[in-house]
Amino acid sequence: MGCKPSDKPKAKYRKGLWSPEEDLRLRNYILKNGHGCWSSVPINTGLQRNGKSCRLRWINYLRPGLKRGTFCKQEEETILTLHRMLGNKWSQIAQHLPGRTDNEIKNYWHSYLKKKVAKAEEMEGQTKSQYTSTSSSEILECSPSPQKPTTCFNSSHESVQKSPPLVSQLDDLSKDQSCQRSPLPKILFAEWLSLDQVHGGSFANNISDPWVLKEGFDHSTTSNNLQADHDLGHGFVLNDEGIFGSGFHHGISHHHGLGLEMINSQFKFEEQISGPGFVDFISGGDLYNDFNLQNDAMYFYK
DNA sequence: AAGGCGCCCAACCGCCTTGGT
DNA sequence: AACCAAGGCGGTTGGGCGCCT
Repeated sequence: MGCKPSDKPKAKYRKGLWSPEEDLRLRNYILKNGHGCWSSVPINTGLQRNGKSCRLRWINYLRPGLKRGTFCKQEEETILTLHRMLGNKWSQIAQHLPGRTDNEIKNYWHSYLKKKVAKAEEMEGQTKSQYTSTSSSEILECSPSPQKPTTCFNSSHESVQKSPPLVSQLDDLSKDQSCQRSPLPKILFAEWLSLDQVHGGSFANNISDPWVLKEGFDHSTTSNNLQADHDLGHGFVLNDEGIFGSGFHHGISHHHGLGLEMINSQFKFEEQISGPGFVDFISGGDLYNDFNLQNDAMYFYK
């Protein structure tokens, strides 16, 4: 938006699937220069695509840190819980599933979860008709439609009881074996590891564990850890568009009752990746070689 | 083997918001 | 205040693929 309106004539844009060559061009360009203004990306890369298409391709496919493949059980439950709270706010839901894109979640919902929920509700409806003693207020309180989280988590409605509260679910996410192996790709910038925030050894010692930031958080001593959470938690997980999702940790540390601000709180990585600073991390050449993927972690070496 | 069918998912479309002029 | 361009987001589409008959 801070871009100058372009004065060039409308180009004929290519549509459809991206070729590997296009991917390579786009990826190399953004890693070197940052996307800056998306509308200028096709011009600078020589791609016959519009800026929007480039942006989408980057966000949904090329962006480092994307986790691909099937959703694990805990991710699924997180989606269900958040969807119950937020409705079709895919981008907000995606903020709480690092490495997943809103598009991916949306697709998963439409292809699988929606049916699953419908089935569950159908069965629930049958159960309810058998047990008519359930109070009407309870039913209203936790209808399947989007709702306020406080209502949902305090509710005793059976559909809520079936799935644990979000906080514990997110906590479970760290414990679940299938997820633990790759709960989120770790994006680590070697240079950042020397930051003052990280010193004191604790981070360095724990860096192999993607969940250490959360697990290190002591819910009983909020204020100190809240600060630590802020200092550490922001920096190391990429979510949508290379944004560092702070909402996840931030939200947990702020709310046991969970407010919606947790969903909106985030620290944008965008500045690093779209600004000149990012260039320092990546030297030219074959940029693929600058990634070192190990155990689902992605390290950037200077 | 081949045609039909359904599912998955990448990508497009259109609307809304934001920010600059 | 109005206009315009860009970004962001949710809904939708359609191509590709696998399964079934």
